[in-house]
Amino acid sequence: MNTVNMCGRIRHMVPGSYHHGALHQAILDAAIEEARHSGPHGVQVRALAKTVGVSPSAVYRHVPSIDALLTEVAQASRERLAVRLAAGRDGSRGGRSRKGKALARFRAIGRAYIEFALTEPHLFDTAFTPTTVDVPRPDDPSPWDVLVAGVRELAEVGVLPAAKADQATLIAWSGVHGIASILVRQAAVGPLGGDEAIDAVLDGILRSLETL
Amino acid sequence: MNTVNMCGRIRHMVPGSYHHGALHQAILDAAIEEARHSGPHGVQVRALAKTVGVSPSAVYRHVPSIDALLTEVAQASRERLAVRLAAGRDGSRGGRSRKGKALARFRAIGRAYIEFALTEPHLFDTAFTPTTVDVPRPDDPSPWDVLVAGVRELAEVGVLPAAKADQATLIAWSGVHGIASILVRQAAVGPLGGDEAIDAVLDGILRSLETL
DNA sequence: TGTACATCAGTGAACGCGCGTTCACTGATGTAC
DNA sequence: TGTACATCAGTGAACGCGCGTTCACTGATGTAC
Repeated sequence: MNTVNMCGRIRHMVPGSYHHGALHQAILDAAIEEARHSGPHGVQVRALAKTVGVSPSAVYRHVPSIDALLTEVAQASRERLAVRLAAGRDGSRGGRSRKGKALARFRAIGRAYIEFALTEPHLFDTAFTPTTVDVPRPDDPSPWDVLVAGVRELAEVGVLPAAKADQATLIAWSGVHGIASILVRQAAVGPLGGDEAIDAVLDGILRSLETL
Repeated sequence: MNTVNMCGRIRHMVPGSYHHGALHQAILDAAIEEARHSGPHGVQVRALAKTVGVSPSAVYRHVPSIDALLTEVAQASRERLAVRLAAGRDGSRGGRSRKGKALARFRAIGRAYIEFALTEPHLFDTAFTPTTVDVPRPDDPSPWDVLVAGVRELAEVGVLPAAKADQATLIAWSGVHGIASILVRQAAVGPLGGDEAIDAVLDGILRSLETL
């Protein structure tokens, strides 16, 4: 009965096209929400089926296995991270000169990376969880690409030589990923508070790029 | 029978003192070995009991719960890491001046950190796995302390002002932890190979400290 | 030195649980005539 | 426009598995007399 209503609702929502993907999307959304709250281990067939309002076996009409689903969730997490990075970059203020603007934008990317990890620790974990199933398509948008673009901007305004872009990207990625991983597990590091720690690392990265 | 022999062996090894801790140590050793091969999730009561040659329930004479054991294993992993860091530092060559020596020693610590992660990826994971049980004693030796000591050496030879030691430690820790985490999951990053990536990050960290 | 006893590290069977996954099925849906 | 049919997204019961943990017990050990 519950099911009857459910079916009716879904099928009316997507008339024609045989409703393909409607429940799949619902399952994926529920899985992402679960990962947000409990991390990759929270993504489980039975729990998802329950929250979506469907029997466990129905899930297998739309997902080949739990591992495949987790792979999708991990990718979605990375894409959310990428969106946040771009949003942070585009919302950045400060820097009147071209160079100043590029530096502010780059710093905002780093900040957004760390803040994503702190506000969505489980999703951050999920984004980089090792997965047994191959990803069918590249991340879109991709966090890595956002960072690469930021470094390119820095090179264009002369902060670093374009030939050193690869090293710069790696240094920045390592720094923010490192501090993010550390802060996610413990609020303070040594005698430094969280905000001080973030600034110290972001400053350190920029000094490192400027002297490349 | 197997058990009888086992018991006899253990008890002869530790006459008097009622054998306390002998099986505990064997379980812990087996758990660490399992973590080396399979990571934190590989630490399981039944499997450990089997490799130690004992029934699962016997484990509970020496360990309150699997979580408590995993906490011990994680700490042991961090302590192994610390030993490697110190060994790398003390085995470092290069640098005739005091300053050069300190820089070489510091770089060797960073290298050892990354190499530990690459040669013992699962133990590296285990070292920083979140644990539900409180750690009864501080890490000894502690990787963090090794790093702090390295930074102090750098300050003593004038690479950076002593007042900036906290920032320096955090920058270094973030950088090596970040690149280690990244390399553990994928062999190359962007167009850079593993060794190039390591050098780029270590160089970047040192430039960052020198300009503090 | 030999014997009775208390200690306690072991055994093995079972507990309850939750997991991913399968299978024969049902019944609502869209389509063809 | 109404009816018969093929499709396929659902159900629900069950599968086998492995997990951590408990419990009444056994039997080897070290100790006291």
